[in-house]
Amino acid sequence: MSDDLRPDFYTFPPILKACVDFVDGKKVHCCVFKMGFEHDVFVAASLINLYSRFGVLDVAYKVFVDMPVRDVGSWNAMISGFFQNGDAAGALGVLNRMKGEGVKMDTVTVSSILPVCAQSVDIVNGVLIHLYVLKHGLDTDVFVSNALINMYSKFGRLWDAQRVFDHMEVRDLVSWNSIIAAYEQNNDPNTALRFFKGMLLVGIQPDLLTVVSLTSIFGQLSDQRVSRSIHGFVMRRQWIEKDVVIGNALVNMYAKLGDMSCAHTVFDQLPSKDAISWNTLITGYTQNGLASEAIDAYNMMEECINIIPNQGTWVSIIPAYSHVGALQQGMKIHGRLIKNSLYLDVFVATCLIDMYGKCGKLEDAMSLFYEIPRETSVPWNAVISSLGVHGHGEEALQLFKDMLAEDVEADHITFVSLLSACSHSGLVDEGQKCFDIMQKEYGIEPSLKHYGCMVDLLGRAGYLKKAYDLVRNMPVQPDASIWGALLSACRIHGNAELGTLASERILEVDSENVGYYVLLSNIYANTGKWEGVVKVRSLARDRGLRKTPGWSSVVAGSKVEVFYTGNQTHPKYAEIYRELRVLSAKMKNLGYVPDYSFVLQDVEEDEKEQILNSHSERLAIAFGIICTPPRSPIRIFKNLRICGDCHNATKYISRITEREIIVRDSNRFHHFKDGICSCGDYW
DNA sequence: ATAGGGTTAG
Repeated sequence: MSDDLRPDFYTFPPILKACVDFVDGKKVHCCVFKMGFEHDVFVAASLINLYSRFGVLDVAYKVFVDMPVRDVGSWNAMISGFFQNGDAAGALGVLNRMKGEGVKMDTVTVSSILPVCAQSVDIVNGVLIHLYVLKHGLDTDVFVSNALINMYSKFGRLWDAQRVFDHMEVRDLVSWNSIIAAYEQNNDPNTALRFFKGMLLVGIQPDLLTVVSLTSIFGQLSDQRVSRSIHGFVMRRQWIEKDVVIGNALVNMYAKLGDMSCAHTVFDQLPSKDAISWNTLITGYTQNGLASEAIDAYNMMEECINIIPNQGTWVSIIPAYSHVGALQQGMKIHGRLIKNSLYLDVFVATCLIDMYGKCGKLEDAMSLFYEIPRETSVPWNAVISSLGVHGHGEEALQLFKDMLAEDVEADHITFVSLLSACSHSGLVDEGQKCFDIMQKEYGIEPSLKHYGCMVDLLGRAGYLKKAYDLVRNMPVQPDASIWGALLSACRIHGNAELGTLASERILEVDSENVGYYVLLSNIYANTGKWEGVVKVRSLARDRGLRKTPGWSSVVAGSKVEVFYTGNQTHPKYAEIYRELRVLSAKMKNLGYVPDYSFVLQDVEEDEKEQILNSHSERLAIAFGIICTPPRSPIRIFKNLRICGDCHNATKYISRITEREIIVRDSNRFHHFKDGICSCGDYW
């Protein structure tokens, strides 16, 4: 090799930058070392970057500390090295030492450190850096402005993000992607869409990341047609092969649209799946109410040895376990997480609190709550809601006070938890006060959920007129669940006139949901208007709707047994009915009188008693009595609300059998013990 | 004269 072709200082940085293979990179490093170029600031920065990219941060750091002279580029390389390897604190530490040595930040420093501030939610530092940028005139740099937009977006400060965007003289693809993602991620899909159109208008072509935002935008807008065309666009460009991110975004989009069959198809066709692909699928199933599919998917994920479950996996699978009451499996996850301390993660812990609450283990929910950090509303909301479904309204209110005393800011979800807790305990005045505080002191506009809780609260307590007025004066259009709450209150209080009136509206809003036809026919049946029952039933039949079958499950040993109403095919069928007959006689001796108003069929009295005796919750309780040791507690799950007569009967059964009977229905918990229920017969 | 360190994601 002749002298003028020998590599020099300028040769190595581009080569190191181009290394996609770590082994090659190390060979180049050897070469650099032999030629004595290691301490050149350009070469060293490239080496730091190389080792950081391959996750070998200790070697990167060694190159850095061994440098006899460092310029701002050396510091920048080290800062981004720490951040690329997930060490935000390390990155900030390097920045502080750099400041200590009197080195001034440049545009590269700023654009490396702003994502660090965003990730560690360090708003103060972020704003200080923005001021520094303005003072030193760094705001003309596109990278800096883009990083500012992203940071403000992560803090939810859209107005600041928008202002940075507006002041930019030159905008590139990343600027547009950032402002689109800002609005998309802060739940404003319409504004995000306007920016997307603006981007096309100035002639910038969307890239893969633009389309990732688009999938989320149209998922949020539940626009089936455009969503499917985005899928087509991605397929035509073969972007699924290019990056797993876009495939995961499509799975998520279909899940948001409620189309889990398409979501699964896209998932199956992904050329490579990462943990996030699995998490997205599991979350989709859970959020669409398909808990057992979610559990199946999770079990399949566990079979893949190259996929390691992470925080996202836990927050997707634990709610599925809560939904079906799979306490054992949930506890198994908890045990596994104690080993790596991930149970202290606020989001994972909140799922566990919710799981314990929903599975009847209120004490475990409470003790976990006091173990974890609680500076944000997230775990508070879960524990308040747990107290609520267990009927401890007063304690829920106390926890809200504690929360304020600890300076934790309440949000709209806190008030959903509080209002529903009040409604489960019949705390009408307290509930109304919370509803007031929410609007006046917190400036939170009540959502449909808040109105639903209030209607439930007022209606169940018997203030039907008040509830009806609230619905009529709502500034937003009431949905089917609001009308449903009103209808259900009418049923409890036997108000057929109002019931048939809050019913026409409900069938307008949601004529597909059978539950409302059932409620309406209950109202007619309870007031003896059999012609009304016939009318509603034929209407439901004409529209091809079938009643959701009522089922209850009970744990016996390690097995979960499920009973449907009127089930006569169970192997222990004869024993169960014999047990129920024996119980019935004992109950009547103690003063139990069957309440036939819960029987919807127009039949003779002895047949009505038979119908009450075949309700799924009774079958499950009888099975529990037969198959578990005497005096051990029985835990029941019911998909619908417990029937009033069964509620009364269970009180007697708990006394006769000297057992604690815990029933979780679709609404809340009932603890039966010594002939009384924790709900005080209010639910 | 030629080189390095930077911003967006499900």
